[in-house]
Amino acid sequence: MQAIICLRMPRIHSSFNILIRWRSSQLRHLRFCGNCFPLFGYDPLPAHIRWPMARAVPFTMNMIALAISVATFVENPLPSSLLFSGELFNLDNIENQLLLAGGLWSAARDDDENSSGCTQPSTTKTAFRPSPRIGDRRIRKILASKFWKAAPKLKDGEYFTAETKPGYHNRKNCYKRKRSLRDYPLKKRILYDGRSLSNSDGGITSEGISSSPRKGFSCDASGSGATLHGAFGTTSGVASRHTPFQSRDSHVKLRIRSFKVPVFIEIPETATVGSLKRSVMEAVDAILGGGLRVGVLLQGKKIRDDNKTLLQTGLAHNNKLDALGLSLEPTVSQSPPPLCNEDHPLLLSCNAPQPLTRYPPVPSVVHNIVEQSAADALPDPPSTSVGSFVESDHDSAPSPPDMSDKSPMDSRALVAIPEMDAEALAVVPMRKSKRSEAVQRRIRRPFSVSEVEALVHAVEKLGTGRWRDVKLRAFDNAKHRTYVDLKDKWKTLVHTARISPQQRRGEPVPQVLLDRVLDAHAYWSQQQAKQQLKQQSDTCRLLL
DNA sequence: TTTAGGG
DNA sequence: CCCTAAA
Repeated sequence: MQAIICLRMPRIHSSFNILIRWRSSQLRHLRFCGNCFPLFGYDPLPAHIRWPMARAVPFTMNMIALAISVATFVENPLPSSLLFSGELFNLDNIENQLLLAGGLWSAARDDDENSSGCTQPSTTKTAFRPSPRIGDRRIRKILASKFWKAAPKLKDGEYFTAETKPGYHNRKNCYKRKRSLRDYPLKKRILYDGRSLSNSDGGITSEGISSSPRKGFSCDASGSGATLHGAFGTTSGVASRHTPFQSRDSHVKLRIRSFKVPVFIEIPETATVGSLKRSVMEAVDAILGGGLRVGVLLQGKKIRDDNKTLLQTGLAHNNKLDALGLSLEPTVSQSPPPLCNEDHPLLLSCNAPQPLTRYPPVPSVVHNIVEQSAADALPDPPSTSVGSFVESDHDSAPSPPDMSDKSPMDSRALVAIPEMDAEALAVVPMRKSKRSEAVQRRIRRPFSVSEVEALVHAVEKLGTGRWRDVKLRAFDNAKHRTYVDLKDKWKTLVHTARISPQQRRGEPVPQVLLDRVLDAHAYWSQQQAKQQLKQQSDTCRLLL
């Protein structure tokens, strides 16, 4: 059985969709967290199943787990914990469930309702409240959504019973830290390829799933999204029962080629070169002399827990090392600045050098080189290739010139980070920080008159509700025109046709075309209205 | 995946 | 053009 789980993180942090596709599933709906999620099947097999939880439920770890468990072991219980991005989530803990929702929610527990999705009784109170820094109104919409209340209750044990999940006692392992969605790439995808265990069709997958109870998802930050392959962090899951533990001790090899220590200096233009040198020296002295400590960042997030293993943080994974950043930081005795704060650059005035401690740490960045990654890495499941799931916009957007940092001499080596401004520096010493994470807007491509003509013609024929057909009919070879584009263009055409010619912009569309637009629009609107009436009367008849 | 609409 | 709910 194959499953692809797709986690989309919208640019604006709202909620998430999980898309599950698999073949040969008989499931009509899923029960989870006291809610019944219909599974929509599209066409014959392979069934395309959508789990439209986007508005209903904020994304939770449990849902990943559920989705995966459904996709892989339909009969099996939800794992009790999940290793994700190197972090261990106890799935019985509501807080953890909500953690991955990106700090959208803070939750305290309240267990009078079993609608929380936790099978574990508890005594605290649950309250969902948005994280203060979230301002998106959509969040509030979700909050206000009747969903939480409307959720049909689920009898205990109806789907996931307490027995399916073994007891978990290490609440302390739970992550108290709230993560901001800001810490995540704007768009992230999780791909998962798992096969049911009974389906012993290959060492690779079955090993990936079952033989590594301590291994979680590995993250590969290539492309515009992160690809994760996963195995559950099962504590006593079905999966781990099947295979013996493997405890080879493997090593992750790093080679740090250079540290870059950005120093910002303000110096009058009348200053001499000598004084410039001195200033630089002072600044560097200030940094180095004040004592240094090493910071470790993963995907731009600082890893503060020194007790975590590389394995746990996910750093043991080859591809994860790309996302590893090391920094030299001055040892500041003060409390560190808030995490999400923009770190100010190290600004040293040459006239009056400030004490170093005034500046937040993040002065330097490192380039680490992955010489060779541990041999312990899970054999990569088949769908490792990230590329296939990354939008390829090659036809539309000429790739920006900046990313030429991949030096061919050493494919494994991260090259020195290009000059960064303070902002970028403060963010992440990661290779593809800005561009690949923020999926760039497609380049604008105004419709030519001939395109408009083709569009009008097709719509005249097909109507305004069959944009896919319009695309196929009239724009099949125009790769950059999607049916959504066509629909949008029609919208603007209608608008254009209604406004006065003086208000129109861009290449003028012949009035005759615009007239046809209005005609077609009127005609098909009428058709739609008729259809609706017909449907209404039909339903009425059914009710009577 | 496609449709439909708001942003 | 983007985003995404809903089907």
